[in-house]
Amino acid sequence: MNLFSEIRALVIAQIEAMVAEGALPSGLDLSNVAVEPPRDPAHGDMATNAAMVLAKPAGQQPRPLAEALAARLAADGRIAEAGVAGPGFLNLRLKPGVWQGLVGAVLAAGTDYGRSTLGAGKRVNVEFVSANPTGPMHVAHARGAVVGDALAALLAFAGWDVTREYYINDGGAQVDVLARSAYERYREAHGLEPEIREGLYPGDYLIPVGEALKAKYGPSLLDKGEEVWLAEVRDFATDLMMAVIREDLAALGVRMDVYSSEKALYGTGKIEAAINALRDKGLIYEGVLEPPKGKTPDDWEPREQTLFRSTAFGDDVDRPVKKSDGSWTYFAPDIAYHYDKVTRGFDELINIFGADHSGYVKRLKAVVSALSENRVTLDIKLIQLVKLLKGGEIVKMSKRAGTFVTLRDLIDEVGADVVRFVMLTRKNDMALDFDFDKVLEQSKDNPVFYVQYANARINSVLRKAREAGIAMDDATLAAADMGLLSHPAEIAMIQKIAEWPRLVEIAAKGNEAHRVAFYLYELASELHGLWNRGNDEPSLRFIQDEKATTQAKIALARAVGVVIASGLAILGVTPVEEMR
RNA sequence: GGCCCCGUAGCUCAGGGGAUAGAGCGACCGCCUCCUAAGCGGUAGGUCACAGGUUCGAAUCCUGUCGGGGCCGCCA
Repeated sequence: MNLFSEIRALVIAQIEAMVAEGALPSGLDLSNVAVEPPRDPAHGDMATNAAMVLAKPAGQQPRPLAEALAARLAADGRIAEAGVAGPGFLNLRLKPGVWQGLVGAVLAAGTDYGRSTLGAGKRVNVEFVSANPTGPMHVAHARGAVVGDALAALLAFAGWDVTREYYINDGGAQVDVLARSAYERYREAHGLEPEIREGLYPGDYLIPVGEALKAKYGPSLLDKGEEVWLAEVRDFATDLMMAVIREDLAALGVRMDVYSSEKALYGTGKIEAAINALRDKGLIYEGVLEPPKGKTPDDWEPREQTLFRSTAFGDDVDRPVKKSDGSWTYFAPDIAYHYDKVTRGFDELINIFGADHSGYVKRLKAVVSALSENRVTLDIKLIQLVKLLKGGEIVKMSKRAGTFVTLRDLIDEVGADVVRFVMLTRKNDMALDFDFDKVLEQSKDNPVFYVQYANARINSVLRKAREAGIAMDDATLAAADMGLLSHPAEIAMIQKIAEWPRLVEIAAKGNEAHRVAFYLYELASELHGLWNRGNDEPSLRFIQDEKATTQAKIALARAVGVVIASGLAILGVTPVEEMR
């Protein structure tokens, strides 16, 4: 049902036939042969670069080659016209029936239309959010959460076997800070004055944690040294924080398949096993690193550490896995965690990180390459920061001052659907302005509204037709006489629908969910355009006097609605039936 | 100093080997007795930061330069 891949298959088949006949040499690489929508519709419905790509390896001129291929393609029942243009482009025009036939096929497939087998069932792990369990999620996490969740949905739609995973950083010093902060709130719960010292987490969200500690332990931890309570309070507090984070994720419509714990890696030999796996490959050694060039820390002194030879896999310097005192660095459990992912049998790993982690990309890729012997790929998507705007002013946020805007605040103010869509209106590596005023605006300037409005219009016209007593179920619509959709504007609408499976594959190949959002905007734009042409040309209105014509036209509208629903499902956004 | 990301219309951004580079906003001109005008059509606006290179073909790939941001020993 992907018309572009169907026509590409036709082109490939004809090339192979030419090879069989000796018109082309054998052994040609056909992977670069593409069938695409042309930039200018005047060039036709589809264009292929086949002749230009093959001319040189075949030792032929592109234009004659294109002519020969065109003659063969023109014989196919789906092709109305095949012409050669420019340096050797092969422009194809499809018979209207091919386009018209798509409408019924979309309605028959429903939201499975566009589903792809591109992923071929390969197992992919998408690790995202992975916020420290030290507090509720805030806006910076929200973008990563949405991007990861939408990407996971996209890959599943495109044929991958997807696991969504959250890595809980519960093993480092920051959870000790959490414990100390919570302990002060515990003292506060007992009527004592909390001492929120510099470096502790000042947020109010720890007050209930203090109350809960009091409820569990009573006064038994008061006036005791840290060695008595730290471990217990830490576990207690991180569990509560993870519960908060899970609720935040649920409110955003994000579900995880697996929560992995950093702490669980310690004391189980998993870190040692991962390091040993590297050691067996000769990639671990004792050595001294050069100071970083141009910026030598004041207290820098050369010390011998246990190092991972990540430079063998494209990193800039080798990375310490053990500190000079013999304890693990933060990197060590990361190695173990990625070793774990590799041994769990994933074919591909994707990590969604904040852009401030860009320095870790190379070393993690090195780890995965080394531990999987290049079997497993790791793609790391860096999420640029989100700037919040309100009334034209930048909302200042400071973690230290406890003035950050939480994800919950965002959702309460604009709703999860808006948060999700807006977070996908930029490429992941571009900074994003989240303008509170704009995202709620009901205008075409607001893509969320614009797409939802298109869907509402489609539903409106369905409702109207139904009220007029015309059968509007998908099965009836799918059987409508699509030959009645002959106007160029209608064909153009169908052609936009035809791009959906192709868009899914392009987006999945690049791990770029934002493309879905942009596509939906274009699709909505096409629909609004068609709708308004009904003002000047009544024959283009969806509801006509004649029942068969009405059913065909509404079948087209409904097909657009199906694709909108499908795309919004990937983004995790609920389609609205009616604007209010 | 090194590494990563970014530089495309006045503004915000898509496009990331293919033909005459797109969209929204802003500006200007039009379109509601008719399914939601919360919308649509049109006009104006570009040395795709710059310079080399690869290629039949470069905004796209490579190298370098300039500008903006981020990261940079044992912290997480």
